[in-house]
Amino acid sequence: MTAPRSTRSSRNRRAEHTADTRRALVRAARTLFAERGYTATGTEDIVAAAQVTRGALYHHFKDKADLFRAVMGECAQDMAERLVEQETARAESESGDAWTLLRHGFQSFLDACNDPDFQRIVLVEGPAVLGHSAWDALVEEHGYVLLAEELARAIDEGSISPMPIGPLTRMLAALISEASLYIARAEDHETARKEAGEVLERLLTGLSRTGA
Amino acid sequence: MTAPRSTRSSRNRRAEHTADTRRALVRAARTLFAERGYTATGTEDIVAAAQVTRGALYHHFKDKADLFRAVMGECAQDMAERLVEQETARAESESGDAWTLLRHGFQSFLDACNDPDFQRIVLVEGPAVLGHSAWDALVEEHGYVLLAEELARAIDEGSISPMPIGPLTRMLAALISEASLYIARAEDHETARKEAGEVLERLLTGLSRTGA
DNA sequence: CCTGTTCCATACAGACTGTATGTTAGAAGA
DNA sequence: TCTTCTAACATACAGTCTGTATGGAACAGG
Repeated sequence: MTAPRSTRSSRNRRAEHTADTRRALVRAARTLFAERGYTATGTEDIVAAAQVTRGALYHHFKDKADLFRAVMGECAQDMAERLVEQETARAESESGDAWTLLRHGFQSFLDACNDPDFQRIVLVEGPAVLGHSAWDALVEEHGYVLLAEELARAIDEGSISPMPIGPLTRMLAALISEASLYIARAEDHETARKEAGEVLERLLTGLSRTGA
Repeated sequence: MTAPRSTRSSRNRRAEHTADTRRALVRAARTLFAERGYTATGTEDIVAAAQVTRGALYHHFKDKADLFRAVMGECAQDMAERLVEQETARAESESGDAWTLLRHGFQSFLDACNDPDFQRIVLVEGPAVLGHSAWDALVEEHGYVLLAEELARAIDEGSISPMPIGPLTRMLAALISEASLYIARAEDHETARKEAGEVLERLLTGLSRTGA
């Protein structure tokens, strides 16, 4: 079951090394894709930043789009983790009713989306680079599940009226995404954040069962 | 003031011919961009479909992205015209209150967005190809104005509560865009249309001043 | 010690974009 | 009418980028 110490250590070192180069590639690609976009970033730029050669890139990834998929997956993963973290923290501290909890959740979701990497890579480049089916699969895997189950719970608890979860999830995510992009590109982020939050609040009241 | 007949006719023929080649390029590019996307479509493919050479393309347009801008402008223009048409028709036939008129307007907006060219070129490829500022300028010019002034009117008339127009317009447009994409990619378009419409209705009720 | 595999570097071929140059048809003036 | 000039293309070329094929070095296993 256990290999000799030296062998295992060596194995680990080797495996760790290859994992390192892979991480370096993803990290470099993430920075460059977020800065200049997908097509404006050459594979040569990426491997230069990662301090490897193109051979390493095409050893670890099928092609450039495959590398992008890994990068976008990482972005989505980071976002999902951040959201879970925030949500648990909120669930502990606040103890309002389910409805206000949900509303506050959306507001902090909006704040979390205010991240340049996420916006550029996941929201802007993603759909065009991967095509809608692959993009959707990635988002389904990482991001939507959270939102969807939270909405399902809200419906079960009766805080919002029964509605088809699928389109509701997609449309709310798009709503918040667009709001975050609006805030990011506004000259005055402060007021933009306030206004977008207000509009979001108003729209969400339409979902409430009580109507308030 | 008026040039000689022969000269003018000749001029017109010539001008018309050059306009023809330009239109042919835009038309061919529009079809191919909508089918295969921007990067997957080579300039050679475009000029072959338009039955000209690459020289003509680079005579009329600065580069490939410039051609795309023209294509997307045409798509947005078509959409805007369709919306105006529908709206005037609805204003004549129906004569409900401003609130129901607005709601119906959004539903038909949703139906109008169900167009493959529009979805792929304007909603998916546009932001990635042109970058967000140029994309926003185009949409601002063609599409948002309509929606924005209709919303402003609704606020003036008191059918929806006062709200910042800027983010409201963007977010509602994004909402409808996402809904149209959701419908387009669903297996069962019928039920998807119904469900998305229902969610849209619920969200819109949040805007209503009366809350109904 | 020998062999096979993993991991990566280098070299190469194909495609694509943009530009520079050539060419033709029509407009304009004398 | 003749010349000239310019718009509207066509063609040829150069640079860049992606993906692949080849080669080698390190390491694990027998």
